[in-house]
Parts: sequence; C-alpha cells; structure tokens
Amino acid sequence: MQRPTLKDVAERAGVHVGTASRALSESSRHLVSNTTLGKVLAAAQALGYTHNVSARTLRTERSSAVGMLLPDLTNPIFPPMVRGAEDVLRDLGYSVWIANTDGDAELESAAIASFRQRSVDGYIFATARLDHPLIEEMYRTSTPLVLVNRRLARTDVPAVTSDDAHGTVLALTHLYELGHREIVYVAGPQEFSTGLHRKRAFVQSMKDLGLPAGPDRVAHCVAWSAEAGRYALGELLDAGRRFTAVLAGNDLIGLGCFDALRERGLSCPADVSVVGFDDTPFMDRVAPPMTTIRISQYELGQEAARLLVDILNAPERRNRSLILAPVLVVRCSAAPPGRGSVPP
Amino acid sequence: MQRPTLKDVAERAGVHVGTASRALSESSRHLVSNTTLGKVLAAAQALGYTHNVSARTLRTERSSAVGMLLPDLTNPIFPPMVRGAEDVLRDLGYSVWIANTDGDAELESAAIASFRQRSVDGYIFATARLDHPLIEEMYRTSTPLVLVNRRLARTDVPAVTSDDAHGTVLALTHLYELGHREIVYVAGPQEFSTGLHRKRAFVQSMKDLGLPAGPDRVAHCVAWSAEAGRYALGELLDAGRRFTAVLAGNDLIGLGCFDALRERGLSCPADVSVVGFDDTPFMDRVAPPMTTIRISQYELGQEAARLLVDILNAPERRNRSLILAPVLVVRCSAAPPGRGSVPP
DNA sequence: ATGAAAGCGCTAACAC
DNA sequence: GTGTTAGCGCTTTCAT
Repeated sequence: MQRPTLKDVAERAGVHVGTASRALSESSRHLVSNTTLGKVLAAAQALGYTHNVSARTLRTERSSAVGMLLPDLTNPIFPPMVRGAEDVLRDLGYSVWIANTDGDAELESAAIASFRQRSVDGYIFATARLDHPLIEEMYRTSTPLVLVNRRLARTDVPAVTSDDAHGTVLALTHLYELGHREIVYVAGPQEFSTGLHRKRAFVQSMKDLGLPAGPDRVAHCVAWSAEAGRYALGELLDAGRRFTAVLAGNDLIGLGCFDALRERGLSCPADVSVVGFDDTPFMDRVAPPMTTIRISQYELGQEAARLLVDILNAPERRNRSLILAPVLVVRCSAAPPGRGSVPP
Repeated sequence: MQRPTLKDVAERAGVHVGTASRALSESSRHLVSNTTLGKVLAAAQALGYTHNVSARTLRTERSSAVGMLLPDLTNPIFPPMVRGAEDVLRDLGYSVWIANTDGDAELESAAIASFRQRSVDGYIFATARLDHPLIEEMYRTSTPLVLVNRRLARTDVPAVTSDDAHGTVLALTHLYELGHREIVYVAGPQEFSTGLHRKRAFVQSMKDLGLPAGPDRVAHCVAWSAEAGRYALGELLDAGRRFTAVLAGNDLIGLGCFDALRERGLSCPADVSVVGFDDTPFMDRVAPPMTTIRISQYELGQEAARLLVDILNAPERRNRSLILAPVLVVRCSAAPPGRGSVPP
C-alpha cells in the first residue's frame, strides 16, 4: 500500500475523515470522544499513518518549519548555534531549513525566496548587518523573525546576542591586571554589531583606564578570518607600532594575530599577549591555547529558537531581545608583558 | 495584497490558470505560445509571484527537498560535507533539511519520519553503521538514498566514501619511512565502515611490512572523540606497551592521543609520533600540528548530492558507489623515532 | 495553444 | 460528538 491517508485511517476506524483529522491533531483531540479517539489512534498505528505536511500546510498556511540563515556553516561558531536552535525547535514540533549566504545579498535573497515558497513560519538570522534593508523590510511587514549573535543598529528587532561590550571589558581588564598598558585592537568588520560594539567598548574602556586608544592603535579586518587578522595586525606591526598586547575582534582574528607575530619572529605570549573572543570550539587546542571570552553559541541558538516560537505564538510580544553574559576564559595566549612588539 | 497565486497571475495576464501554470514551469513551458509566455512572465514578475511549494508537492508528490542525516554537526568534519551537498543541491533547485541523530536510533527514526511527512525526494545518510536495519529497509523499499563518508557492510547501497584502506597505507608508509617499527593503532568504533576498514588496513599493512600487529598493539575507542582516544591510548600506555608511533582512527582520536601522552610526561613528536586521519579543519593549528590523511569533506558532500540526484532522475542507476582518493599531509606530529613510549 | 475541471490530503466551518 | 463539505494552490488530463 502506498502511504496511507486520513481517508484510509478513517475507513479502518469506521469514522469519517473529519473525525479522524480531529483525533489526530493535538489541538482538536478534545473534541472527540474517548472511544473514537482510541479507534482512530489504533487504526493510524496499524496503518503507519503520518500526516502529509504539504496538505496540512496548504490548508492551514502553517508549516511548522523555520528557516535559518547563516553566513557560513564551516565557521565553527555556527554549528553549535544551529544545534541549539534545532534541539529546541525539534522538541516543539518544528523542523529547520538552513542556508549559507557567504555574506552575499543575492544568495540571501534567494534563500529567503526559497523559504517563503516553502511557507516557513519564521526566520532566524545569524547574518544581520547593522544596516540590513532586507531584514528591516521583512520586519516592517510583520514577518516573524529573530536575530542571533548579531543585531541591527535599530534595537526594536528581536535579537539574542551576547554582551559584546561587557565581554570586551572583561578581556581588557584581564590584560590590564596582567600589567599591560600598551594595547592594540584588531577589530572585526564594522558593518556588524559585533564588530562595532566590541571595538567601541575597547576604545571607551581604554579611556576609562586612562590608556591611549587612538585610531593608530586600532586595525580593521575585512572579514572574521585568520587571514584578515594576520593582515591587519601585520600592518600595525610593520608601521612600527609598539605594544605588549593585542585584543582581537574574535578568535579567528586572534589566530591570524598569532600568525602575524610568528612571521616576524615574535613569540606569543612571551613577547606579545593575545586575547580572542567567542571561545570558538578547539581554541583550547591551538598553539598557544587561546585566552578568550566565552559565549555559549549553543545557548544563543536555543534562546533564539525559544524567542521565535514565543513570537509565533504571540506576535505582539515581538519587542523582546535577550542578552547573554559572556565570561573570561584564561588560557595561555595572554601573560604578563614581555619584550613587546618592537625589540629595543 | 497577500501572497499572489497562480490565479492572480492568470487574471492579470488574461489567461487561464492552466496556461499560467504551464508557462511558469520549466518542463511545460514549451507547450505555450511565445506571446502568452511573455504575458504570463510579465504578470508574475509584476506581482512578485513565487510557487507555493506545498501545493505543488501535494499535487506532484515531489518536493525538491532532500533530507540529510548527521551524527552531530558540531563534529567539524560534517559542516564541509553539508555545504558541499547544499551547494550542489541548491544549484539544481533542491533544498536540504538536516537532522542530528547523535548516533541514537530513536532520534534517527524520528528525523526520518519527519522527512517522510514532508515528502522529501531522497536522503543522504552520514550516519551509516555497517549493520543498519533502518537504512537497509529503506533501500529495500526503493527509497532514493545515498550514504556519505560511511558505508554499509553490503556494497550494493550507493555510497560516496574515501578510500580508507589506501589512506591508512599512506599513513603507515610515512611512519615506516621515518624509521618507525614499533607502531600501535588506536581504532575508531568498529561498527562503522571507517573504523573497521582503517583498522583492518593497518593490521594487513603491518603484516606486509613484516611488522607485528597483534591485538596487543591495537586499542579501541568507544567514540570518535578526543576523550575516547585519550582513554584508549592511556590503557595501552599504562599496560607498558612499547612503541614509537601511533596511528589514530581519526584526528579527534589523535588529539586524545596527544593528551594521553602529555599526561604521562611524553612529548609528541619528540618521544612518540602520532598520525591522524581526515584532515579535520583546524588540525594545522593544534599543538603539535597534526600529520594526517586528507579527505575532502566538501567534495564528499558534493559527490553524494550529485549521486543522489542521478538516482532521482534514473532510479535504475542506483548501483553506483564512488570512492575518493585520500592524500598524506605532512605536518609536525610525526617525526623520526624518539625515546618511545617507555623510557629506558 | 489554450480552456475547463478534477483532485492531491487535509482542516475547519457548518449542520445535526 | 460526529458527519458533511468546501476549498487551500497547484498540475495535468481531456476537450476543443
């Protein structure tokens, strides 16, 4: 027999399709008498019946599916986020589509079009830029959506992020307490909230500490990658900038800082300390083990999923955002000041 | 206006829905005159029409979706595989659902049920065990499916894998040429083709080299993880087994070997060499950089997707499997023999 | 080449 | 509490 339908179940149970439908849906089960419920359930069980989701979606306009947009799944911060979201959504009866955009607006539009064609109920964006017309337009037209990890410049769009400013203060304070005074910053791309907020917090905290933080102490990366970090710190190094520690926009950039240092015969942490951000998986295993700021990507994903489901159930509550507190993880890449970046 | 339907497009173009449908589907476009085609396309464009996939799926029984089953997305070998599959499937008009099973049969059944409810056209399994009743049953009932990375014991089910035996020979030959003669193996779980075939190749190749490879030189891991590797090699070490090199079932196990060695005051590669398998992302950054066997997970994913689409288009061709050749990557964790595992 | 209409499987509104 | 039925948006067969 082909895949059984409601009609098959109804016939076997000796009831009508409508009744079978009611018995087989959580929400309408209470409309059915206990005896018929039993009969329908037994028939469904015997036949191996499962809902045809396309038919249900067509009828109800609800698919129990959510679309998740990622920059690139091979960036190790994203898999835990996806799992966090998937684990909570699965338990609530949702499935998740994922799409990688590689930061490309075309690919993002295409992915959203595909999700829309499939009638997803809502969206989780891990791809937000501070200025993101596409997301803003979707929000304006009341599409249920939640941002994760990165947020928009405007604060009304619901987002689950970590406290970038506080994390940066934690990192900087650690370096300060180790005795560092000459500190530079290698910033992530400034079109993202993470890039901007972390850098701003660095500049502000340096001032608070009475330390210099002019533009000559801040390098900017074109991407959240080791290669970009290597290049950016390389420029600072080659310009002769003197410093004993560097704070990196994230761990991958921090890895690039290791490279730039090594290429110039400088040792980390003996000569120069480096602190990363994110506690990306495997950062305890790199050389040297990365001192960093931990944010739980898994939790970020979980909370984003919960928030989205909240919004799906009560659209008027789409005014909430969530901020998770990060934590300092002390490993080996930051130590008391050494010789510094420029040998005497 | 709500999401426009074919009816809206047809009205605007002054044709009937059937005609609009024909014009808007690749496969039936040729049945429509050029002028009406133009009108329909213009109307669709103007209205921002996109197909309602649920309706189409309901009608055609085809969803242009495939389900991909993974053990655990946070194991870094999987994200590239997913991207490989997704990148080729996207270009062919397919979307992909992913589900993590954590090696749990219940979760796997549930994921498959969910995929089935959503009428996926086919499946990519990265979760295959040598003996896998669920997959075998699906194959028996002609469900289009492809295995990736791991295969079944039987060879008729289509799979895209790397040549585990050859990769192992490559690794072992490298150690042999460095001068190692006392070599142990830390095997992955034997219920997977990767675990079994790699171990068997080790034993066979050692024999071919005239080297001892009894069961006392092989440790077994309960999982593909650093923790399991650490424990397994630890047992060998604590039993007083003497060796100068270890070949690990995969890189994560190799990482655990680093740990076991370090905990006992042994240095890698000065005292003991370690070779991994997979060239998992970031293995060039761990300490010491891992000498390993590279298999392109991205390519594995691509080829699995291509093979699945082949099968979808020509079910009678589901008798093909694909084997990709691995390659040795020399880094630092293997060097000429040192003091060995037991100091004199 | 196009129109007309049936029907995919399901839910929900309505009737009893 | 259960039966009946319309119709979600689409494709496709059958007419013309």
